[in-house]
Amino acid sequence: MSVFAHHTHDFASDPDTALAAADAFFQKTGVRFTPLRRRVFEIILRAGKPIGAYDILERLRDHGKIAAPISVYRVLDFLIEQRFVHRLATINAYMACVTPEDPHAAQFLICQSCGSVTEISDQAVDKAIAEGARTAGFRVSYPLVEIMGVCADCARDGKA
Amino acid sequence: MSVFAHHTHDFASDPDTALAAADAFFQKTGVRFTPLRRRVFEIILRAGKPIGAYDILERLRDHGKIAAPISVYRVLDFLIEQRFVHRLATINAYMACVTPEDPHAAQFLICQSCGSVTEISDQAVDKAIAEGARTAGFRVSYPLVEIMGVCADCARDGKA
DNA sequence: ACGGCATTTGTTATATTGTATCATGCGTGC
DNA sequence: GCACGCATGATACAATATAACAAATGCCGT
Repeated sequence: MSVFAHHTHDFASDPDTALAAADAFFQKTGVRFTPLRRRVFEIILRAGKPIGAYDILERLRDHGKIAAPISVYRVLDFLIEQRFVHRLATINAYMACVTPEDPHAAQFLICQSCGSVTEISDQAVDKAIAEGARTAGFRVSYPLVEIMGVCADCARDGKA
Repeated sequence: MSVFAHHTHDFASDPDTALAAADAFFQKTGVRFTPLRRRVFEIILRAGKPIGAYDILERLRDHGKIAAPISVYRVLDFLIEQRFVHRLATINAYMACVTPEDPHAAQFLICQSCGSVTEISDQAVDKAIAEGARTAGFRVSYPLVEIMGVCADCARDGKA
């Protein structure tokens, strides 16, 4: 059995707390958490699930902000760099990191039926990947694990 | 240490053998391996590294074939379905599977310096993922593992 | 406060990747 | 041969992401 931490995205379910934590973090590090960056992060948090770049753009505009795609992508790059946001390559979407201040390798369980995504942090997976890469002489910068399948809820309801 | 199989893409390095094997496989299964499908697979094999859909399209046209993007994507879907080709979501590229007839979970080591991709098949990673997903009640259909980093060659040459 | 510098954002245009839709071809089996 | 199903063609378009340069904004030393 694996050393296994299972987050059901409690962090993201309370955007205000997450935002306050981000404010504190950036205050501490001195990195600039500009209004635009903060708003984009808030949009991602409030989405509560993975959201596309153009959806973010649309919501920015709803708030009276005129913005171009590039603005969103720049902010996304920043937030990913700062480890507050993950990019899900398989579905071209972005979601808030569950535990941004605790550096960790994350794995994502993506439900093909309902579209929900659960972030897990399984150290066994992490370790196995590190070991496998090391054997190949490969220096890992970012291990991406996106597991497509059917979540427990959908499996139970027979949706897939 | 992990149970570790390391393929340096020997399969793809001999396109003719791979094509012959594919011919035999489809002959056996009765699934239609049409000229278009065969040609696309050959293009991917001869590329020897991940190749984009539009690059495939271009090479089809080089061979006097007039084709639209959709044709390429349809064939790619087919080849992926048949497990002869992998899609690399992080870099939007496609590559020939090392051992198509042996169902396996694959992991990819993607070098950010030279762009090379090595397919490995580490059972420890595979097992850890299966176990982690099971704990979450998640039924896996396709586990995607794409590890970004720097390959041994580039690390040695100090390219990154 | 001011000027110079770096970082961030705006603006415009474009590149890249992937699909929808309907028509046509083409082989297989009756 | 012809009806059916699958594969491909043709046309148009959607979705995702980046390039290049200009303007603004904050930071820091003086």
